[in-house]
Amino acid sequence: MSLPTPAVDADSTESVPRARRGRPRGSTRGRILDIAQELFIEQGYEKTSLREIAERLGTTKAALYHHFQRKEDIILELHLRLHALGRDALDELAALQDGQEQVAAWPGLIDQFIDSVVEHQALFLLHQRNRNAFERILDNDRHRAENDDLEQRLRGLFTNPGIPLAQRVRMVCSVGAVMGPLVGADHLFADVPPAELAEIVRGAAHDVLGG
Amino acid sequence: MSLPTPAVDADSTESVPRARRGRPRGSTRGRILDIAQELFIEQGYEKTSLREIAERLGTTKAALYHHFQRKEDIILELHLRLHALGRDALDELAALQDGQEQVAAWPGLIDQFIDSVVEHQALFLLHQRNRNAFERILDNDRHRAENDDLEQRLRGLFTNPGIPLAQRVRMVCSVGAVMGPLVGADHLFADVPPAELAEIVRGAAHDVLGG
DNA sequence: GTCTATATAGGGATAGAC
DNA sequence: GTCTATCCCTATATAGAC
Repeated sequence: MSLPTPAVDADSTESVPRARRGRPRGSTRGRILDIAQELFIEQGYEKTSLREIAERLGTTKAALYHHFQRKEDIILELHLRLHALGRDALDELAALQDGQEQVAAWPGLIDQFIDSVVEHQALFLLHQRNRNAFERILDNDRHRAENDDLEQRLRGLFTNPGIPLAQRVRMVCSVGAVMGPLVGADHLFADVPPAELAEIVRGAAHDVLGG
Repeated sequence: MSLPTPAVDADSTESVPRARRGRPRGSTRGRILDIAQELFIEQGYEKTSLREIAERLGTTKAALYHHFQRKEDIILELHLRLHALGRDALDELAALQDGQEQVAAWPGLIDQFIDSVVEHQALFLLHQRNRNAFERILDNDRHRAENDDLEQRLRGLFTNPGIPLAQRVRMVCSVGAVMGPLVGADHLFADVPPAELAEIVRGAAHDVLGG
């Protein structure tokens, strides 16, 4: 039931005592990423200037360029964090042969997905609110090959003729049903214990699939 | 079962023969809005320059300023189109007294909502992909009072203690379940007849509510 | 690793002729 | 209603000292 906890921290220099804010990141590079994530969620990627990021970090624009060559590279790294979350689940799914088995595995994957969304809510929110920016780096960057086939695999699943259309649509519905309360709704259920909220969402998602 | 078809066309000069592209808009102002909507969906509001809009329209930047005082006013008008879609449904909901009745009315509203999303898919997509920009004009603009209480009413419904939490969460889930296949998924089910797709989604949304 | 200073480009917006 | 020309500002990004 527990998530694989992928190698999200591969970037930061891990020789630093880990006691900063929410996430364990002491390195300047990690703090830049955290601040950027916040601002990109609040204002959007395009509307957030490097000056703002630097200001909140207590430094200057030029200093940022020592850690990231281009502004794009910041959101790219955030993108990789998100993809790391989905990789294991998708690998698991790809191991199954035909559509029938994949459909059978879906409810279990949704459970994992819910846990993942609860744990890394901000990352999913970032993606949802900056979808255009995320898509733009797909064209530009060399990391394309190793990454976007992930989305290809998902597309392949949802368009697989071996699975009845109604079943495929409901699979997408289940994802939407999860994202709605956990990501989309601003802080509508902020006062509800995450575990309780997750349990309700779990039930709803399963009802979508079982109908 | 049919939607109210709100006064979305209130802006355009309707003395012009209506035979342009998808939507019936001959006026320059209307065409600007259509082009802007496309580009804002493809690239995002911030990343789309007035020069691009003018180019695609076959004119110049300055000409746009004859129709809209500021760039912001373009997305504001698009915003109003969207709000017009939700107003009648929300009014209907507000007429009901207690939570029990509102919960009972929800499945019917979801049906209306699905029809609305199918018919005005682009408008919902625009909103989903430019949420930050839409939120920004709420602060800036004088149209605040008459508009954003709509969202307040929705918030009020979803946080109403008179309705059990599980029921409220599932209501939000149902919205997500609808948005998932109809708006979020890029063109995953583009080859499926809209009516057939809507029917499947309808079933899924009701299963979320009835569980 | 961080600073000041600067290059360069493109954005929104306005003036005023036609 | 549309054009050309221009103003002003802010953005990304770079150079080079410390």
